[in-house]
Amino acid sequence: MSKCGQCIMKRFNALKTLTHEELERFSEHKTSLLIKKGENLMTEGNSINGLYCIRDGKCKLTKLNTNGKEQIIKFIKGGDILGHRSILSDEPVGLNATALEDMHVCFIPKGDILDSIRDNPQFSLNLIRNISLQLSQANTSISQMAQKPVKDRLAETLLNLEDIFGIDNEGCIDVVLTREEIANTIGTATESAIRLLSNLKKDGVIDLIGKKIKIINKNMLKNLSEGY
Amino acid sequence: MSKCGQCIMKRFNALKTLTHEELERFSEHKTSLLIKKGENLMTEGNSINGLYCIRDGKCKLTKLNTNGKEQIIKFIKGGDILGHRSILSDEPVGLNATALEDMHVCFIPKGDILDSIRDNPQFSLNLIRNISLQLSQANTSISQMAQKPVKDRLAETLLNLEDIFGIDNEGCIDVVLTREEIANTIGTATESAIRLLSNLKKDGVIDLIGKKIKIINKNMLKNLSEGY
DNA sequence: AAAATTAAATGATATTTATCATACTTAAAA
DNA sequence: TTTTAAGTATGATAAATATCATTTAATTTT
Repeated sequence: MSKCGQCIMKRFNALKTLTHEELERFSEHKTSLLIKKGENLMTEGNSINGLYCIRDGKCKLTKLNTNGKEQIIKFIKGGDILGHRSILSDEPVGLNATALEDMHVCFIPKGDILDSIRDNPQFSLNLIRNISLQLSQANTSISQMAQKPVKDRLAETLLNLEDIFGIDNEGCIDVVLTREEIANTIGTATESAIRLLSNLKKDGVIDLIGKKIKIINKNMLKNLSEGY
Repeated sequence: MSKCGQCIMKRFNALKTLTHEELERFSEHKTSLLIKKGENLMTEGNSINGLYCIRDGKCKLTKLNTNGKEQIIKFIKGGDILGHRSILSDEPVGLNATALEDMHVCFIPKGDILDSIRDNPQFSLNLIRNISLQLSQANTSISQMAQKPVKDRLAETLLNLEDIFGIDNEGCIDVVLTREEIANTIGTATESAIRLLSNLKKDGVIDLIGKKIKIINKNMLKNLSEGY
C-alpha cells in the first residue's frame, strides 16, 4: 500500500503540516477504500471513527430535509478531507457524502488524528481554519438561498462548480451532475432548473452538451448571479 | 470593575473550562462596553483583536447581500461569545453584530485568549465544538431556506426565537423585532411576513400584541414548520 | 400636544416558481 | 437488438411570493 508521506494529496489539505513521523504512523494504520458511484462514504446521523482523505473522485454532501427533499450543501473533490468536524466535536456526521463517480479514499483512524491534534498545534489549527472557512461559506450560502431568486442562484452555482472542478478538454465544467442534482443544489424544482438552463443557452451564456455544461460568458453569469 | 471569576456568564459558555488563574488574567485585561440599541459590536469585513463575552442584551448577526438586502443569520444573547471564529482562523469578521437592545459586553484581548488556547486543550476544544455546532446549524439553515416555503420558514423561526429568548411575563417571545427583521430572518418581503403573521393570528396559532408575539399552539406551529 | 416620521396592515396586481401533463432522448436491462 | 426505464425538455396552468399603492397605527421630533 502506498505511503501517506508520498501521497501528493497531503500537499493540498490540513495534513500538510504533519511531520514525517506522523505521516508514517498514518501510513501504517490507514486503510484504502474504493467508493463506487452512488455509494455513501458517510451517512447523516451515523457516527464515524476516523478521517477520510479523498485521493480522487468527486462526491456531494447532502442533507435530507424534513419534507423529504435532498439538499446539496457542498461538493468535495480529491485533496479534500471529510469527517474532521465529527471527530473534533465528537458528534455524529451531519451530512451524507455520496460519490458522484468512483472514488479512492484513505481512512485514518480517529486515534491517530487525535494524537496529532494533541501533539501538533499547527495541524489542529489547520483543522479549525478549515471548519471556520466552511462556516463562513455556509453563512454566505444561507444569505443567497434566502434572498436571491432561482435564476441568480443558478448562475452563482455554475460559477462555483467551475471554480471547484475546473474545466475539461472541451471547456466544459468538469463534473457530471443530473439536472435534478443541480436543482437540489440551488433549491428549486427540477423542471425549473432545466428551463433556466435552456434560457441561459438560448441567451448564449452557456452551452449544454449532453449533461455537460460549458460557460461561454462568465461575466454575464457573474452579473446574473448579482441580479443584473 | 467586576471579576470574570465571579461573572455568572462564565458558566454558560466555552469559558467555563478556564482555570481560576486564567480568569484572573482575563479580569485584569478585559474592558467592559455598553453597546446601545442599533449600534454595531462587530462589522463585516473588519478585523478584531479579541473575544466578546455578552453579559446581557441581545443582538442580531447579519450579512449584507450583493443585492443590498440584509439577511439575519443568527441571534445572540447573554452568555454567548462572539469573535472566536475570527481569532481562531485569523480572518476578518464575517458578520455584523447589531444590538437589538442595550448590551453589556466584556472584551478580552486576543493575546489572553490565544494563551488559554495553547495552555488549556479543553478550552480550545470547547471553542471548536462551538464553531462545529454553528456549522451544523448553518447547514440545516441552508437546507430549510432552499427547500421550504416562506410559511414553513416563518413557523420554524418563531419556534426558534422562543427557544433562544424564552418568554416574558405575558407569555410572549422575549425579544422585540420589527416585521422587517422577521422578514430578513426568513428571507422574504416585509409585507409577506406581515401577511403570514396575520394569517397565523387569524388561525389562532399565535397572538400579536404590538410588536410582541405569543405562541398559542406550539404543536400547530411545529406541524406548519414541517409542511403540514 | 401637534406635526412629522416610521412601522404595520391590507388590497390589487405582477412576477416568480411549482406542479402536472406529455413528448422526446438517452442510457440501461432483458 | 428490443424493451424498459430514467433523464431531459417543454407547454399549460396553478400556487406562492413580490411589488406597488394606500390606509391606519405607533413612535419620535419639534
